[in-house]
Parts: sequence; C-alpha cells; structure tokens
Amino acid sequence: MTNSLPLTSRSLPIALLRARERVMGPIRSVLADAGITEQQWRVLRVLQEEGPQEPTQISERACLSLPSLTRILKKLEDKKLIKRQAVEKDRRRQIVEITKEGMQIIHANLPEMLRLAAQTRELMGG
Amino acid sequence: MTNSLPLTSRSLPIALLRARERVMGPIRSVLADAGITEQQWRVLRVLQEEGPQEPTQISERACLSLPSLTRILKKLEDKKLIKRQAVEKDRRRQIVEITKEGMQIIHANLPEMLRLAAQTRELMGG
DNA sequence: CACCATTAATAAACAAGTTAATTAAAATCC
DNA sequence: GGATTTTAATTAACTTGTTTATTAATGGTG
Repeated sequence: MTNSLPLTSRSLPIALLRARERVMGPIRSVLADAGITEQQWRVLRVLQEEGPQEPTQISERACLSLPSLTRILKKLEDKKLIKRQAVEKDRRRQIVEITKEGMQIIHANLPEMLRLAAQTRELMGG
Repeated sequence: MTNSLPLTSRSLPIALLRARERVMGPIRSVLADAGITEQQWRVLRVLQEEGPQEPTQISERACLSLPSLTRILKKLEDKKLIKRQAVEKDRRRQIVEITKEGMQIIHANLPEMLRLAAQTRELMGG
C-alpha cells in the first residue's frame, strides 16, 4: 500500500484514473454534505472568484463543455444558487451571477476544500 | 500554448481535468472508429492480457465500479466481444472470457493504442 | 436588403460514474 | 439445522461526459 502511482507502460491511463479517484473522493464527500456536486462547486467557485460572466467563459474556466454547463446552470438556478440576466445588445448571450445563497455555500465549505487541495498537492509531490 | 500543466493552488483539480482530456481525447477517437468506448476497451484488454476471470476481478483491474462493469459487460456481450459461463461451485459467480471477435478488435487497434500510451508518457515527462 | 456564414446556447441520445438498494447464493455461528 | 451475516452481481436513480444536431440571433458580403 504505497503512495506512488505506477507509471509503467500499459497501466498509465489506469494510474490517472486511480489518482483522480484518490483526489476527488474526499472532495465529493464534503460537497455531498453541502448538497452539491463537484461540477456545481466549480461553477460557483468561478463565479465567486471572477464575478458575473457568460456561460461560454464559465465553461472555459470550470473546464466544462457547454452542453454539460447548460444542464448544471439549470440545476443551480433551481436551487437558487445562481441567477441570470439577458444581455440587451446581443440577445444570444446572458450573464450568470452567484446569489447570496450561493455565496453562503462557498463560505461554509471553502476552508475545508482548500485543505483538501493542499493535501492533493502533497499527494502529487508538491 | 505551452505543454506544462499549471499546478498553482486552486487550479490543481482543473489541471487534472485538462491533462485527462489531453490524454484521452485521441484515444477515444481511435476507439470510436473501432466502434467501442474507452471503458469497453479496458475490459477487453484486461481479458486479453490476463485471461478469463470474474467480474469483481475485472472491475479491480480495469478500474471500474461493479455497477458500471455490469452495464459494460452487457453491451460487450450484445456485441459478441465477450462470453460468460456460470461457475458450478458457487452460483453467484461467473467467468468472463474474450471472444475471437473481441481479439480481432484488440489486434486491429493495439499498435496504435500503444503508440498513444507512449505519447502520453512523454507528455507527462516520462 | 437578401443571402450566407458564424456564434451562443440549448436539446437529444447514448455511455459512464456514484451511491444506495436489492437479489440470490454461500458461509458462519449458535 | 435454522437464523444471521457476508458476498457477487444486478438494479435503480441521479448527474455528468461526449457528440451531433438544432435554434435563434448576429455579422458580413454582394
């Protein structure tokens, strides 16, 4: 039961999978208690850090495809963690913004999430 | 457009996502031409390398949860790429085996897949 | 202005990940 | 031997990933 990830020829993709699971498992657990998913957290975090922005930009920042983001925004809107407003100049666009309820979730979980991120850096050798 | 992955504080999980996509994108493309998915390939590959075995063992080797594996085995069976036989001594168990058709898919794609794996090692710094 | 290409967002279809529950067979324990 | 626990596999419900198609608005060009 070592901490090193095997990087031999054919096990490489599997090593990536195991590393991902080792990192994301505890993160999912914390977020499940908060009632949101890993991807929903990423979207909220982008909005909290960088302010209101358009879906295309969010998808780039949060590393989510636009189709996935569409669904996620719908769920976050249902939970009232974000809100949207139309852009007048270009009616194809919209601006997404985090709500007060969304900010509360961020503040309640950010310290623990940062702790887990630090732990991850350690796992990966800094 | 550098090749290095940013490992700063909060971007770490996102770096993992980007690395994963950079690695798996080309792999998915090759396998799509062969008519199977990344996970189906992993299952076939385990069976080809290690011989017939039980689902629990496959799930460990291929890094798939048992529920996911159940579905994947069903699809591989429909495609006639694997076959199963019951275990007499313990009727909860079964033995999964790759078929000739399954082996053909392996042989047709293994060289290119190994090439991509080598490329991945290089991307990750060997 | 009309036509065509481009862009932002959404929708649809399928495969997989995750968690929790369920089924059925084996093993254990009294 | 019968009740209980454990184990292998499956099922169910929900969310996301991926690809392709679609909708609607904008931009550009003749």
